[in-house]
Amino acid sequence: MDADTARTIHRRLLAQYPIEGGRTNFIPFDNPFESLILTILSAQTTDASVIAIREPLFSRYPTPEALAEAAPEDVEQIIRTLGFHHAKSRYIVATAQRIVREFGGEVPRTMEELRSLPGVGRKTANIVLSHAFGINVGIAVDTHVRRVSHRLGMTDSKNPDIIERDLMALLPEKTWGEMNYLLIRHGRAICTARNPKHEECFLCDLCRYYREEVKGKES
DNA sequence: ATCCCGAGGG
DNA sequence: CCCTCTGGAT
Repeated sequence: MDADTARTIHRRLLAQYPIEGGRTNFIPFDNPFESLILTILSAQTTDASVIAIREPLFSRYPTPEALAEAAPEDVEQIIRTLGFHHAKSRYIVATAQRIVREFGGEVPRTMEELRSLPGVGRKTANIVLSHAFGINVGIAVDTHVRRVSHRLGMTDSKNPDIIERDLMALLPEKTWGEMNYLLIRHGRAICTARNPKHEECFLCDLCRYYREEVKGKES
């Protein structure tokens, strides 16, 4: 993969998954609190499920202060269509409490502080830093990023550290956070682990996996 | 019926 | 490293 191809991929991904007014279809880049909570809730579920609980959740708990006072059982009712809702409801209430008590009501802006929040691990912290704050801490290589970048041919490795290095070498630093999000989004929407939707994919002409594993095996 | 694959805990 | 938590997609 050369930098020109990577740039073309970036351009097409952005056209398909537009980031308008600092807001994707469900994660706001300009509201760190909502961005953090929705990113925690996004683990192991679908975009549609997250979108469905967004308004009910934030109309009732619009701020860290409001969520910090919530009964986890009430939150659990609102998000019960997500997987792991029992743990997630506890995580986000505890996270809101910690934001209020330890960080003055503001979502913290460092990897270490973010990861001290309940339910926030390496991936969530990385996504929030790059999306909500525009801080390019690198590329969080989750399984979506790993699968999509490998299929496209942006890396030959399956080692997350090497994939991160390859992607950062291929892409301008200012696009890292955005590409991180775009690759995950594409992985969730089209380039799925099983039965990827080639007929809907706008990257087939650049895709190594399609070229070698799909097109190459048609009889 | 099985897989998904993030965070936390053992 | 291993396992568990869950609803939804397939």
